[in-house]
This record gives sequence, C-alpha cells and structure tokens, in this order.
Amino acid sequence: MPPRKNSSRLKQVLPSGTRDISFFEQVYEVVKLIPKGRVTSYGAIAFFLGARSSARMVGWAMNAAHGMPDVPAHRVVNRNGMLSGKMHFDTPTSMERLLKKEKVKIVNDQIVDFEKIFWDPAVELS
DNA sequence: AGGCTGACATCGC
DNA sequence: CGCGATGCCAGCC
Repeated sequence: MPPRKNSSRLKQVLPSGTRDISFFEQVYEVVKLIPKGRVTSYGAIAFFLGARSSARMVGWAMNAAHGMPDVPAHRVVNRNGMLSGKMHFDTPTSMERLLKKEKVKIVNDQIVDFEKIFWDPAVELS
C-alpha cells in the first residue's frame, strides 16, 4: 500500500503530446480492448507489448488510469486471477462489484474459472 | 541527480 | 517447494 494518501493524484490526465505513445498509452490501448466479462493479467499485457518483465509498469499504469472511464482497470489482475489491486479502487469492494456485474464470479478475491474467461491480447489481437 | 517504490512475474538457491 | 533477488519503467522524495 502506498505510504502517501493522496500523492498528487498523478495529474490524472496524461500530458499527451509530450509523452506520446509511451508504455502507458500502449497499456491503455490494450486494456480498453478487453471485452466485457473477460479478464487478463498484467504479465499478459506486458508480454504483448514486448516487455515481459515490465508487468510492474502495467500495474503502475493502472494506477494512473484511475478516473479514465474507458480503461477498465478492474479487468486486469495478476497471473493467478487474484484481485490484487482491489484496494486501489474507491472502495475495497468496487473492483469485485464491477466484475460481478459483468457476470464474473469471484470467491475470496479469486476469479472463478480464470483460465476460461482469460483474454490474452497476444492471441486475440494477433 | 540518485535512490526508493510499486495493482507483477520469473529465475535461482 | 518456499523465499529472496532481479528486471523493468515511471514518478516521487
């Protein structure tokens, strides 16, 4: 958990133009394409972008994606299908609630049948 | 300017 | 089989 409470909101809006097609932008592009009721992992996105070990950055991007309606950050979980980032939403339950609204079953912060609804950008966008 | 810190993943011991 | 170390990139102190 972040030591700081507010930490300047990360400007919320990316300085588009100056930042161009950064890793962030690419992550957003992919996340936007995740179909309803499907989920993917940080690592899958990172891999798709050609940087397998940049999965961390994907998580960081999600953090900055807060407030972007087009970016369904709740559809991105870790490779185990666990809602590792749920504490970063408005409320501890909003991530789970959003997913359940899309018919995604969750038990104990773990997505049921994760493999079945897993959406791999490297496959779907190939 | 340099170092620390992540909503992760993988490799090594 | 479990825990520690490492990579990666961007932002903050």
